[in-house]
Amino acid sequence: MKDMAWFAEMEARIPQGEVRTRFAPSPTGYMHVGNLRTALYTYLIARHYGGKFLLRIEDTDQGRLVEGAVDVIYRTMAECHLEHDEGPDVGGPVGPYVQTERRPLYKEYAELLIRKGHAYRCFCEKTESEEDAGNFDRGDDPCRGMSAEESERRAAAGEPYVIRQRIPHEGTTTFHDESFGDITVDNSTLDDQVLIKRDGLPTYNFANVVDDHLMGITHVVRGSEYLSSAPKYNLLYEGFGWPIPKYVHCSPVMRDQHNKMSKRHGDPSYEDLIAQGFLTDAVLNYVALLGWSPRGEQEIFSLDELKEAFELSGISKSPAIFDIEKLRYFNSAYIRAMSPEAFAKVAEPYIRQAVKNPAYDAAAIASLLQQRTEVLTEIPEKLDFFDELPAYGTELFVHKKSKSDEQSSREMLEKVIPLFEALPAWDDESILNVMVKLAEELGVKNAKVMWPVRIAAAGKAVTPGGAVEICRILGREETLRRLRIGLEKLK
RNA sequence: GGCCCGUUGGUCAAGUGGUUAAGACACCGCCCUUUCACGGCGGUAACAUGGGUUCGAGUCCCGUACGGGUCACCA
Repeated sequence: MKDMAWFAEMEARIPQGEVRTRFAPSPTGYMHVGNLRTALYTYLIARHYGGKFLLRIEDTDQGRLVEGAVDVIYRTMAECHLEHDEGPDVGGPVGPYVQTERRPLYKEYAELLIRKGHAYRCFCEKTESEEDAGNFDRGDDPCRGMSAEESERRAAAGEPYVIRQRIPHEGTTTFHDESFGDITVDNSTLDDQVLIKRDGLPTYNFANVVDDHLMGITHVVRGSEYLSSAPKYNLLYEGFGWPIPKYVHCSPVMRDQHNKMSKRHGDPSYEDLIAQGFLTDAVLNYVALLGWSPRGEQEIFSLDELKEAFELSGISKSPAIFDIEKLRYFNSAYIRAMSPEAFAKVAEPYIRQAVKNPAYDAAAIASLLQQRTEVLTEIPEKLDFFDELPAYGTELFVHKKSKSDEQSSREMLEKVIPLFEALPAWDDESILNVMVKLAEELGVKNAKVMWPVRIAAAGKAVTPGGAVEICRILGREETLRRLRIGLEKLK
């Protein structure tokens, strides 16, 4: 048992006078969307108020440990630019930041709480029946009324025990949540929860309170599933005589009306979304708006803008259903807003999946794609006509709006081919002009000339870019080859 | 079952006693247009329900329904 000087020393380490938040994931090897959102909100609160953001790894559940899981956390946080000021990797004044390394602390604090009268040792045998019965009244626990002497004696004798929180039988407890407001419950509905397990390790709830206090956390951000244990947290803080942090409970991100997003249901994690062709910034932006709304009508926010705009009052209480359609919209908006160079860079690998021929310029293709791409993974299927002219039927030449049919298409191709052959330069302007001029001479819509050219060049009805761009990228030789093939089909 | 929380269009949501109940996605229509997109314009569509309080209620109170959470020596 540590003396009061030790506890005082621990207190002295706690930074004062700044907002401090923490993201405290369990390393499960999987960053699901709800988690990411919690991390983001936690980060934004710290940044908005000019405070510190810490990362704490809650790895007490050794049974659930997954190899490499901690790396997933670091990688995701870094990719999302949610930089932490303190954590296992960067250190800080209130370490260690990994819960398993903090193990010795919890017992000391539990003992302290016993001395303060807000906890007691329970020597009862653990029985299964009382768990499923659900009506076991903890208030009746015989150990609750045990004298301090007997408790000490039996503990010293090596009898196994757990340490339970002593919750008053009477009265009510009120706590305040930043988004839910004041919530009051009868203490009689609270049970004397276990703080330290028989194996000497803390329960999650107890470790959290101790860690959050010792790390100087001012805003406790977490899922709303902890709302009903908040009164017990309050009682713990009060029992210790510690200041009560602000609570920010976030409602879950749902997959549908009834179920949370979950790996079990096959819902995408952050990494899955990236693999599906979504951009980190778009995911972050969308997720920020799932359960939080800004004051104005702006929807597109950079991370810096979010730091500025994020206010606790905008957090909503009800669960939000994850809508991949809207995420797609955000993604396309982000893609469109990129510089052509930046887009070409992220698009290139996807372009090269479909277009192996190095003669076709990836950046040029990217420029066709930028306004027409929602998710990166849909890029290859749009480009399947470059390397190889697809097999197609002459019905593609029929198009009402451009007044094209097989006969007119044949005529146009016959006229265009020699003009293309004679073109002094092979660039957008030249290609366009020659077709426009032809249409003019013939007294027909531009489309009547261009439709068959594009169909013959691409061999498919829908393409990114029009006749001009496609011909230019294909190059004169390949374009002419394809137009001749088209013409043959029409003969 | 007890306790706690929630409920505005299909979805995200604004709204803090007086509004024609915003906006966005999706959907539909029109325009632009060398396909498809982009863009522009317009449209369909909502306060779970019943009682109160009030001159007046999406906004306040109570009940009901529905949904969620929680009641572990899991986190």
